[in-house]
Amino acid sequence: MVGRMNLETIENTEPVASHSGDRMRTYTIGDLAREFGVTLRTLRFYEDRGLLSPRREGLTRIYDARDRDRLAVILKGKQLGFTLTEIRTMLAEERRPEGMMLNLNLSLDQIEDQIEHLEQQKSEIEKALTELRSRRANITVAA
Amino acid sequence: MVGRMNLETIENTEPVASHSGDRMRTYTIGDLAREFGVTLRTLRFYEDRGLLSPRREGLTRIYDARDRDRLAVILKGKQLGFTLTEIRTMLAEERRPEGMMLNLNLSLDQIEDQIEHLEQQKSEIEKALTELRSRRANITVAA
DNA sequence: TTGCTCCTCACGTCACGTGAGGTGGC
DNA sequence: TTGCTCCTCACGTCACGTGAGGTGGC
Repeated sequence: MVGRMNLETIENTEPVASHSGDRMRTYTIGDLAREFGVTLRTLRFYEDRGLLSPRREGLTRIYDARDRDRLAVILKGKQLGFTLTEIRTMLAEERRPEGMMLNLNLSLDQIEDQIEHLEQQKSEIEKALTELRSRRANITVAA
Repeated sequence: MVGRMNLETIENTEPVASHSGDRMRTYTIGDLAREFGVTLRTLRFYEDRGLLSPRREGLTRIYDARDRDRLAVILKGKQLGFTLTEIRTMLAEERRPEGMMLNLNLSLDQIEDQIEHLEQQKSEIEKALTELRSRRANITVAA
């Protein structure tokens, strides 16, 4: 109605990446976005925050297998509820002994703090759910 | 080290408010902040977003019983996971029939959407907790 | 004078979303 | 020419946090 939009959308097509470990493969930003279900903006943002640093061909970003591994780890860190700053530190502290799988270097303390944190959140959500269900019951009865 | 700080902190003293319903009582911003465990900034912010509108004495905010009721409802809305914009709408739609307790006007749809939303979040947190506990177990064993 | 409580800007934070305006190769 | 994918700013969003600088009354 107001003219064209300029959204850099990612269509939900099938992942293209060959998981059959050819470690020579490279990826465009669109490839990784599709594969991991994030936006282009997200990948550029992670680069800006120092979490990724793909090589460039001109202005265009070219990601390799190592970048892709890092992205997987970053998203795993997010899923566990860590901030990007924390994740960056964990990735930096990572001593990778020769071909070992990249992973988050979580200390026992970090793990336990995070468990406590998430349990807290979970209990708040449960309280809210209890109240909402009770309100729903009231409405349903009244109707 | 770098000089004084200018933090508007609220000491954690006992609530002062007399819950013994004298509806004539007024409150300073500090009174309400202490009673509800929020910062002054939060109360000013809610005002800026149109959720509260205390009267003024000069520049100083004076809250009455009605403001205090609204604040309680706002915080309840937050606890249920609604945004300030949503809460403002619910408060606005509120038809208050003569001395009825102020509350959030939640439609069945809103309640069910929110329940679904929170269940989603809860399940993500549970996934994260499962993984964190598993990592903790590995560390504990290795140590 | 010190201390307390109140005030108004206004920039910062977190993790991006959104849009404008432009490029390059099929 | 159209369509697609890529790019760089740069402002917007959410709910405040944080700090500077100042006021008024005990």
